[in-house]
Amino acid sequence: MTVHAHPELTKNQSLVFGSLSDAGGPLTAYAILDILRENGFRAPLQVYRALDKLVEYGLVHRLESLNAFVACSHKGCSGHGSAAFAICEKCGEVSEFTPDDAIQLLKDWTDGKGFRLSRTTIELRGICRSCGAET
Amino acid sequence: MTVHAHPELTKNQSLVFGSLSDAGGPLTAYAILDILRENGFRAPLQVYRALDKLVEYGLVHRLESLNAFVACSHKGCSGHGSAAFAICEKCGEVSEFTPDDAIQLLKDWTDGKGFRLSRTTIELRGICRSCGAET
DNA sequence: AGTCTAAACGTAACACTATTACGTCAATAC
DNA sequence: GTATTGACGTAATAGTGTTACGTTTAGACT
Ligand SMILES: [Zn+2]
Ligand SMILES: [Zn+2]
Ligand SMILES: [Zn+2]
Ligand SMILES: [Zn+2]
Repeated sequence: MTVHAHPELTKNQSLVFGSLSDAGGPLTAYAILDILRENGFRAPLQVYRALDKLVEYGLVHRLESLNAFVACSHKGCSGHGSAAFAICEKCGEVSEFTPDDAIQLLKDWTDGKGFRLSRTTIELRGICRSCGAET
Repeated sequence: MTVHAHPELTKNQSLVFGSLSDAGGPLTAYAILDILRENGFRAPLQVYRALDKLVEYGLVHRLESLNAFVACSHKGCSGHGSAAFAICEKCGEVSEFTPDDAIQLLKDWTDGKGFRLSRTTIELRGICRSCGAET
């Protein structure tokens, strides 16, 4: 597996990426803004601009169904096929994985339709093992 | 294929479903509201409440990556596995399909993790055949 | 050095998406 | 009749994301 190179992060990008890494789970842009106010952040655009770059570099993923962002679990996803996410609706835990076989089947479908695939969003909702074991 | 039963639609639900069917593509909740103002709609909640039910009945799908809603292409998706969507980023066309094989592979992964899957979101972004053929 | 350019940044204002809160109404159940 | 339920109407508010505009920073080139 090759990890694609990306430019050094700017100060704002590092702060945003750091907040996501520390969180160990998804954060909304406004939650990141609140965390980084003590570092001088004042406006949402500072967060969104950093997130745009981090997503572009493959260091962060956007979770569409949560309107939130999460640090990549693989030190950058650029090197392999797209990622998928299992999201526990009880505790909020997010597990990232890379279902290359399933994505290939989806790609077979798009290829058959002449659809040029550029990005996949796969988000699974449910109850994780530890939450399902309770009571 | 069996189509699951659902209650008769209320007036508001029928209006919202009708606007989505007529559109032949995705609409945001506020776009629906604007369309239905001439039918007496005044507030977003009237749209959101109807959409909640229509989604529950499987007549309408929510496209997470567009914050929009689209009428189901299969007269109700309750009868089969979850749906997937190919969304053209140029013309906005949305194609619904049901990749049962890919979803089964995803389910295999969640089963292995003890994750109880309740809902899948699969949205593919790219360029459709007719848009890709241009120039 | 001086100039040019591109990328990142700061700030304010705004637009879009979704929910909470509270009251009303109609249909059904007891 | 009264209680329960579900749908509805309206206003206010909360949450998410973008546009607009000007400034700063870091390199590239004379
Ligand atoms: Zn990743
Ligand atoms: Zn959980
Ligand atoms: Zn469907
Ligand atoms: Zn197209």
